Amino acid sequence: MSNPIELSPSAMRIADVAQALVQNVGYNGFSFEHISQAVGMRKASIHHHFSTKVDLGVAVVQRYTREFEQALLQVRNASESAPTRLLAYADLFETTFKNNQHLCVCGMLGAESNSLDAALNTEVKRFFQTNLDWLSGVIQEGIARGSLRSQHDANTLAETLLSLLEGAMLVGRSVAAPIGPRRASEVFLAGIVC
Amino acid sequence: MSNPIELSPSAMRIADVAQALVQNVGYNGFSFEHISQAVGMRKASIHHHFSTKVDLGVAVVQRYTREFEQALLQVRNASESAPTRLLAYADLFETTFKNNQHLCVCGMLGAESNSLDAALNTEVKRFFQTNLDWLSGVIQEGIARGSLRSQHDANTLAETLLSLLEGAMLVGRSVAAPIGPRRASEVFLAGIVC
DNA sequence: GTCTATACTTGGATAGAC
DNA sequence: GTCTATCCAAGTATAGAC
Repeated sequence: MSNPIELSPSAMRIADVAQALVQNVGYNGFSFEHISQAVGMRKASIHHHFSTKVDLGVAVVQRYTREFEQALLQVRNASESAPTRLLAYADLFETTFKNNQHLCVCGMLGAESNSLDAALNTEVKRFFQTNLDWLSGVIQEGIARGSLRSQHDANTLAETLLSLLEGAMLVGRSVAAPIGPRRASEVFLAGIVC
Repeated sequence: MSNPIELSPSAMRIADVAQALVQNVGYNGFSFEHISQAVGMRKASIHHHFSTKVDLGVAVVQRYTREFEQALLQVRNASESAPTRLLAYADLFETTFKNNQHLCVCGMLGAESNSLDAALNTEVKRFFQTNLDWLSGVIQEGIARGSLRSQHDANTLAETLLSLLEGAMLVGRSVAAPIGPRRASEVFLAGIVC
């Protein structure tokens, strides 16, 4: 279920709108009525494609994670050194945030996690673990090759960077001229690049 | 309005429960009914103390910000150097997070900000600005005294650290053994302490 | 696949007795 | 200050026609 190929055009439009709503107002901040209006369909029609709100949320996160995984592969291929890769990674978040100050889907759901269905939290954890694993790998390689240096291990640095990216988007929503996730990453990386 | 001295004992209990709910499930994740059950009072009685949910939310944030300001004064007085002060500051968030993985009140509300009443967002922005101003001052002083060093200015470093702290709590909710805001700060500060 | 209609529940808020 | 009772709107979900 929720294989991207299996999503009909209507289901895709619904998922698009639902994702934007999650990134904008959060899972608890939107209803089927909001989707209905944005997509030009009645509430009952939404239920035809996603029987429950949880189903819709799970589909959105799974698709989001899949697309993120594709981006991770591209970042690895397009750049050589660890610092360059990490900045390209930060730009994924920068692009998201520049789009109407959207938060990361899983950043938003992570904040709301204590009020979400277990099925949703499972997907959110998977997203974060995937990102932490990828970051740890890139950082570990950077340390081994001498482009990065720190007294802390790769896993710790990975979680620190991911936390910084998510937090920069969150805080950025409430300050007048936010530095944004890209620049925040530059500040952090300045302390560990060689 | 919302002066702490003016809060009756019942209003205090309601505000306590409301704050914990915000930090746990978010503003959009709780209702007057939840408060009613936790505090052992009927919904109508809650409305007697806070006429609307927005009023209650504003009172919670204002009180939270005031208490945070007190803590900032104490941190300044209790520690000398900028690095020590910043770690003591990080411990404010560490303590919050260790309490049942509670998020910062304004971290949560910041995530939800696009669905909140303007009166609430005003208070959230004030909280962040207060923290950024305090951090910038401490960092600026640290740079001037030679205990901190960076190619970035104090304001940028302040927003980076605050973002990291908020993000560490958010991400920490979705990982098995989170490093937490305190340790995340240590990782970042390692790159700018002399 | 989409619609109308509707059932059922919850949420925010008010009136008025005690 | 707290209660019961109630209103109205919104939210999730289903039934059944087209």
